[in-house]
Amino acid sequence: MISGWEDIRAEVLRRIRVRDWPPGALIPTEEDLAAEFGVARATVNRALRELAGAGVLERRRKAGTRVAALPVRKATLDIPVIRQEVEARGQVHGFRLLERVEGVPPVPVTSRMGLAPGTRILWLETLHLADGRPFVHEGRWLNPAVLPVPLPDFAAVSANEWLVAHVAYATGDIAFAAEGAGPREAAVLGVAEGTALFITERMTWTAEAPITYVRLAHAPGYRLQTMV
Amino acid sequence: MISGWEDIRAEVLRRIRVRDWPPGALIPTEEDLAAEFGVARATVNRALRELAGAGVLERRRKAGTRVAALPVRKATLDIPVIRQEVEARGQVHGFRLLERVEGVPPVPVTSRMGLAPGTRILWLETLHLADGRPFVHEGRWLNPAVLPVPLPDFAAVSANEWLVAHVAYATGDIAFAAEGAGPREAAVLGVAEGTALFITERMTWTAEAPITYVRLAHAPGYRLQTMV
DNA sequence: GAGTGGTCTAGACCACCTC
DNA sequence: AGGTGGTCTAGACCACTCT
Repeated sequence: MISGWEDIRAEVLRRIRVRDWPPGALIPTEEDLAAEFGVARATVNRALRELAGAGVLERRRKAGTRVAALPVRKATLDIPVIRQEVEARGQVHGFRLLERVEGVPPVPVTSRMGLAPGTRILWLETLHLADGRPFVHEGRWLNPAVLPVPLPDFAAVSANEWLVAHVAYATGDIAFAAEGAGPREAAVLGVAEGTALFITERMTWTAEAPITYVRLAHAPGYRLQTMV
Repeated sequence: MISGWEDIRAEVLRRIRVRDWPPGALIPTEEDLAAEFGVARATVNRALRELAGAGVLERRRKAGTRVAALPVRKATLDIPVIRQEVEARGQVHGFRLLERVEGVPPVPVTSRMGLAPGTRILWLETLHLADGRPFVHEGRWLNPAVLPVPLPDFAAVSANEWLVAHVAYATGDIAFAAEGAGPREAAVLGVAEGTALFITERMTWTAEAPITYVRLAHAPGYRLQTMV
């Protein structure tokens, strides 16, 4: 018996999978489906909206709803705070603040953060540990102009967690890449120079000003996993 | 004037950002908010549901709705077909089938695909090109038992696109990692052995049986980007 | 112009969970 | 046990866009 919107989503997916509704095909209107399943149109709408959000369907007013021909698989990643990530593995998280200075970031960073050249901001270098072993090397530029004062002792509080709790976050973007370990990363993570490292870069903004730019270099073996 | 669910979502976000509702705080019930904004409860529900899906709010029946204390940033990645990815950069996509044989995959692959040891399946090795230059090295194990016959000439049709069009896709998972280039990848991509490569691994299933396992080794410089 | 999806309403019942 | 979110309904109007 088909009743809830999840049932309807499942049934629509089934028909797509058995090629009842092949890729590119137009499927019945919400009204027709509502009549067929004996539910309200809003219920069908909810189911179809979810599938469209997942990239399985493409919907346009008047044009109707089609099965996506080349479905863009949308993968959802959870980007947790590092401490949670370590603890989720059943390991103990720790970190050491390696450096804290004020200075002018290199040009690529100033331009990506949209800062005037020569602006002095805060640099934090941190090594995160899992069960005492190097897990992630974190390099972070922080824009003190948008931070509440007084700043904490970042040797005691992880910058990430302090920011989450004290700064009104707005938007940002994340990028992933692979790079060979530089001399500094190699030394801190205890690997050979040039070792392939998984890199995460994050940029965070308030409505107007940049808050922080972070580069994480993960120890070898790190995998970012997702379910589709 | 606040009316639609997007307005309500924006207003709730604003109150969170200005710390009207700080992290961890309980916010008013749907009913209260509906009364305040002068809309139906379903409209408030829609707005709050979206925010909960984005990881900004945490909702539990009876317990109410809280501002997430450590917001798990949910990043959504679009995983397009390689051809679309190349064309989106304004480059011309091409590919060369390097090898097509039947054989027994190595143990890690059989176990991850859940195949009986010794099962012979299809192996395809493909090099994808962007403007004629190496873009991605693709190694793919295909389970012919679940594929429609006849199989196409994979030298003419990209395996990925043929699968999308002809096989009822079901579920799968994706993983990302960084690895040093092996001898084969180095030769095919034209880089030195050990060069850091961005690796994508995908496993796809029907309801019961494994369809395909793919390992993509991206040429240096590849970045996976997302907006939060 | 007209058909389709997008959204909203007012009310209702239910499932779940904390108290 | 009662409050809260989760969902459904029947109807309505609107926005978009294809023809």
